[in-house]
Amino acid sequence: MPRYNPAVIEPKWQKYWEANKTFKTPRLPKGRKLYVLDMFPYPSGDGLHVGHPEGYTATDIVCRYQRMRGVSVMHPMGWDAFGLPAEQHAKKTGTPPRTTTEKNIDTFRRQLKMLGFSYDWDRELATTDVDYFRWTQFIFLVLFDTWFDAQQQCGRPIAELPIPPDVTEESDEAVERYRDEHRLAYQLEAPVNWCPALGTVLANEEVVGGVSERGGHPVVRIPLRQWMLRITAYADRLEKDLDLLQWPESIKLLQKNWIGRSTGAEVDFFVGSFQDEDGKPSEKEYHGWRADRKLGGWPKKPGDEVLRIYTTRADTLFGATYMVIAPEHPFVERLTRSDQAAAVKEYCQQAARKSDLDRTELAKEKTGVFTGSYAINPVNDEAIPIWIADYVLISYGTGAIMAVPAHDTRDFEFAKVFDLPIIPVVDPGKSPDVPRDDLLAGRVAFIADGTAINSGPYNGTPTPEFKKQIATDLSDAGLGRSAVNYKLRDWLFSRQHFWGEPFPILHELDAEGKPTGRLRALTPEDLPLDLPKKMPFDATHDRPEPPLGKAPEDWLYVTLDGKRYLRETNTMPQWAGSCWYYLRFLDPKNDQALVDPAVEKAWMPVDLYVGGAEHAVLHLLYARFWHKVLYDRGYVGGAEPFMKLVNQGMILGENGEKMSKSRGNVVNPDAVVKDYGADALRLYEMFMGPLEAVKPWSMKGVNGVYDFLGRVWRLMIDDRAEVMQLNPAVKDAEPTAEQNRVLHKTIKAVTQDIESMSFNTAIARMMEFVNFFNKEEVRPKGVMEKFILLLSPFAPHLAEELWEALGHKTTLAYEPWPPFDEALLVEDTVEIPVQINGKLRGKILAPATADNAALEELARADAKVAEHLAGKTVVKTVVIPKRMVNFVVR
RNA sequence: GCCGGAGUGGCGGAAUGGCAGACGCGCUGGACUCAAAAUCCAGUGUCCUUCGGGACAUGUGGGUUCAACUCCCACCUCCGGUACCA
Repeated sequence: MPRYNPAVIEPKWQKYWEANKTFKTPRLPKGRKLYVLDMFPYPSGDGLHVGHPEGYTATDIVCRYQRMRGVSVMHPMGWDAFGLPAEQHAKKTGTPPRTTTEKNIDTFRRQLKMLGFSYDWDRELATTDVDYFRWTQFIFLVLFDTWFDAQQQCGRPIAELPIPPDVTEESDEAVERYRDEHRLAYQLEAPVNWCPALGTVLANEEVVGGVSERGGHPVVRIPLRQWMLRITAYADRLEKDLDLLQWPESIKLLQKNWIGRSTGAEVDFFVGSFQDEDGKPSEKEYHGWRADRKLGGWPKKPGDEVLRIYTTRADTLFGATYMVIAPEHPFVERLTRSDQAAAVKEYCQQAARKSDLDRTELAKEKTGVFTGSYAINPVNDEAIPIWIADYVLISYGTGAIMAVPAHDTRDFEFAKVFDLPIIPVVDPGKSPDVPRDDLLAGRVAFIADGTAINSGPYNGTPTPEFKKQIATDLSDAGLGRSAVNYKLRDWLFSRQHFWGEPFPILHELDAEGKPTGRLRALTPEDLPLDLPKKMPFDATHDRPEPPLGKAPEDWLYVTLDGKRYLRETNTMPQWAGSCWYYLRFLDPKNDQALVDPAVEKAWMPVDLYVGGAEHAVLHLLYARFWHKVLYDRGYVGGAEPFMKLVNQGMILGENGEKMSKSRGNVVNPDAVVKDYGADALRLYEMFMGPLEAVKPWSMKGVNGVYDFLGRVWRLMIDDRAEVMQLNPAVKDAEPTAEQNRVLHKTIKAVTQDIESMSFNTAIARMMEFVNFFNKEEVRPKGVMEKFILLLSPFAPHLAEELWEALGHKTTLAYEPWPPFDEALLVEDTVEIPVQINGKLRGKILAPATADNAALEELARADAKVAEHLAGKTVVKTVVIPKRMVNFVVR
């Protein structure tokens, strides 16, 4: 009668844990602490996906295990709840995003509770909670109030920013402007996707092939005022501090490459204040400039008379045969000669129309246009033509390059298209895999190191030395200097959405209601700034502005100290809320601070952070950046938030393809729990394979672990009885030596496997235990109890039920984890393989204590081995005690 | 193109220098049963076999070693990330 029935026991124990607050975490840890964090989910309308419980089960096992080891465990859960879908739903149906979001959260919470995770639910939070985003806004104010001191490599209060005397003298407004230019949060005009037909600004993913995803209306890119965060200031620290972290090396490398630090040189090419008929700068003016530079040195900001470029290959300066500037470069107009004006204008307009995507997609064929002007190469005084091409990006380096077609593949392709000269200046040397003759003839590009040729006084210098030498020489002449660049860009921090955190910023208005350009930040006391309660979600706009531009006037306009202000109408991106949630979990109800510093110091950093690899770069980089700013400004005690990181692998559908609605291979956790129970789902997700691996789902596999749980049940419970009673084999008896050995072997393996997060093999070892004890007529109660404890982190409901059946009155969640006794593991007799020339020929039984000579003797005595040895000469014998014997024969 | 990860039975996977295929799925046979379900037991890499055993086998080719899935070199395939970053 009492069959294993998860549908009954799982809700029973979930209620017990909830009623008894079994997993409530104290405000401060008692003894050793462990902070185990899951990447919190975005509560989508589709509900939980089987990918979610994968990482969540892994962390839950670690937490339950560590609690049994007496560790104070912090294990919270919450919701990354801002997001576009709720807003799109609002546009369609008029349902406020908050309503949709709360409904979705309810579904997610129910589903997670159904899986029996040991979260401290009292710490639950959502990024959309006003009490939460109050502090997100607070952190924005900190960013706004911080500038980066490059000397000290540290963020400091804006009030401490040294103001140059000429700025102070100019006006108070100039000082304000100077400060605004140096804040970590600053404004910039950046292109957005404006769809006039829909009257709205679209996110990149809402634009497909140049038209809106919804309705297929044309989309244009036009500049709009945006908020940026100066993450590039922290690039060096974000790169260096990776060394402190126990993250997978591949993820560290990913971040390193994303930051993309490169070292090289900036060099000024003279273009002159006016040009001769032929577009070339006047020689006289050039020489005057050289003399000035020699005396005055390198200016921090280049004047109009030079084109400043960045290169990592200053050693190839003699091979520069032309220059390229980006279509958006400020010099485009100045450098364009009248006869080229029409062509240049046409080209730049075309480039502006292309989205970033188009620009990379059409990257196959190089395009460009000649400006008609020339610059002078400072190393050989030669005038070289200046071109405009979109293969040079305005956002990297100085937006201008010297082109060395012989030693750069992109420059080479461009030179081929426009028939520009190619001068080799690096000799690769004679190596069979380098087409040296083709290079010297200008038929291929060679980008590696070599020895300088065609480089005047530098001929014969190896590339690395050349780089150092020329940097010094250029610096002495005031023509260049060493420089560092990053691929990492500043973070575009504003979105044109309603459903996001409003910025705590006001724009001052003049008498006519026009913005004066002056900003006013709200004070922390003014927070939270909530979204407007009443909002026309379906409003269309006749000019590109965020949805909040149509917010009710009583929200939009503010009068303070007799001045009228317009609220910032952009909102923050979804990343904002997830950048610091791990701090708020520690002190979720605090209304005085984002987190109590004492609590923060006691629990941080996160010891284990588990989530999908899709967040390997952006989320983790953004969160690390915020954490460093908070550290610099004294809000947190450490420089890094996440000490150890593990990425769980994706779970594929049964057909081995990515799970998706359109492929029809989505597995719903509700259905799995209904048919097999939460313990089976948890166990299967861990049994599928290594946590980090990508692996396909199998319902038959779920059934397999379900059968295992049923065997565990029958191991201890009499399922033929009418009432709940123990299997008669379970007795108060002393275990035999063999039973003890099996038990302790299992304890050892499971313990070590949990420590190394090899959950699949831990489960395999428990299966072996059950297979063994199933055959035992007597199953000592003490052994069964220890096994239940081992199983409990994996299948907590079943374990609690069996624990109770064995007569315990309280939860096993804090029972001491069973220790293993190494002495009990030792076997008297071991089976040892015997090899001849590395091939297995026999097996011998030997005392575990047998020495090498004894083992060799036993091996020779084995009939099969003797047969193989007959008539051969043993050249060498290798004996590894307790492992194997190998005879090398001739 | 560049960077990263992975290739082992019919399938998911185990073994990180020492008996390849633990554990599970599937399959085959058996027990129980009037029968079925459930459960339990046994077998299960491929080929050859005189039924003793033998040969081959961890993507491919080479190397190091008494011994290689494991270490080294070259290559192939698949997956993920990234994309003109000077």
